Amino acid sequence: MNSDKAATSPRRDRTNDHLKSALTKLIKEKGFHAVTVKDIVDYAAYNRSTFYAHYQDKFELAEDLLTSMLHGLEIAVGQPYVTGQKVYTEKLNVPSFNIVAYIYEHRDFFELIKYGDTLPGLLAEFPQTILKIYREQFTFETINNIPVNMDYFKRYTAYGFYGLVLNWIRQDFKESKEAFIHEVIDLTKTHMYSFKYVGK
Amino acid sequence: MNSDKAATSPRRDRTNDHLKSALTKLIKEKGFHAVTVKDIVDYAAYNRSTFYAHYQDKFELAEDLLTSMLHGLEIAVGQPYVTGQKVYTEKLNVPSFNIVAYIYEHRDFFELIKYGDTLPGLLAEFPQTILKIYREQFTFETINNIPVNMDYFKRYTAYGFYGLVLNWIRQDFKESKEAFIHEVIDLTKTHMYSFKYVGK
DNA sequence: AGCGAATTGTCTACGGGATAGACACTCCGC
DNA sequence: GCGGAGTGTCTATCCCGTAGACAATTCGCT
Repeated sequence: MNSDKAATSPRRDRTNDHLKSALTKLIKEKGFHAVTVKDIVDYAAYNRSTFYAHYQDKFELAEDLLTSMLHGLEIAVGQPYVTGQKVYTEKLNVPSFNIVAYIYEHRDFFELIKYGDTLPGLLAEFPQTILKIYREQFTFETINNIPVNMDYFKRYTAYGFYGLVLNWIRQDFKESKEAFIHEVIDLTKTHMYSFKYVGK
Repeated sequence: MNSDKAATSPRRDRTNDHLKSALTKLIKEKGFHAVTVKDIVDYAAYNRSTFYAHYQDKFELAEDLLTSMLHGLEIAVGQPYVTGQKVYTEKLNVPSFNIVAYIYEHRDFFELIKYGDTLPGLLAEFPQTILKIYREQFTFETINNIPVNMDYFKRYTAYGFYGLVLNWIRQDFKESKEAFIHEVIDLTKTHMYSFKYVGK
């Protein structure tokens, strides 16, 4: 059973990462459709054969880039919280809000939303992933327990947050990470009393 | 004679580049003295053995990083000019000033000057390299051919330029690259009539 | 439309670089 | 003076990246 060629290894992962970085950079330079496989391997300093040993074409690479980053976002979100423990928005602070930290740390990638001819699927799947996180990983409590359709509430707050993030990125992170988080926290407090992290 | 192990190859160069990037990033995070070889290989996703196959220790890596970047600066400077052709400062424009473009493109590296515990030798050798470029690659003509000790003139203008660059970097490139170049050009015009690029 | 250049996708054989692991040693915090 | 972490060196193994060829397709240009 160990005769299978390993689908993953430190070396393969590393090479994949470098190819992804190259694609990110090149999309910004010339737009996704204009990027060729040759561009990618030239920039990342690999052989063209190597590329095809990892991906079928640039679309598969693009898909891997997108899903890996959005998956990373899903994983990173819950880290500050204890499962099942209620968090009062009144006491929210910067360190407990590392979904923003993740986006900021990977701003090289998320900046791609600013570009017209950009990573396929990014504009659609980025907000959907935020919604997915709200749906699967959290439960919310409205202020004074005002009854509400929770599915709508999650959609509303998720896309509201997305809108703020989009603006933050489009303004080249002019606002500091901390200042931005405070903005988000302030807005959260206006309609949310507490939330729980319910699992990855 | 070809039995020598190649000191350079695309693969080796690429690995070296990644180790250099890792060191750059880690210096910003924890300061040069606190960076360990283990930190570097962990961050760059290499094996520790690989590091020692490329460098003796982190100091040799640091030296390679420094010299390669400053050498790149030397090479990049002359590119816009034709050897021996006189350039009138009155007609200087942005595209002819790509020493600044080089620094900006590699701002990840040059930002290191902002850090206290930073790359050894950087603070000393960066301005020296600028002076070296002025000395070896250019000849200058003062306005109205006012006589001057040319060695002093080069030192004066080189360090003047260095001062401006330092400030630009320390202010996080707040000024746009183009705006900054215009500043430099304006100042150049105050005391320089023309210059020649005399060789690589 | 039609030519030549560039890119693509696939394949092969080769070898060099990356790997894991062990070892003795130094250094430092507790 | 103990334990943990990092260092520098060394092995043996082998996987991944390499160069190169190939036909097919697309692109840029007139």
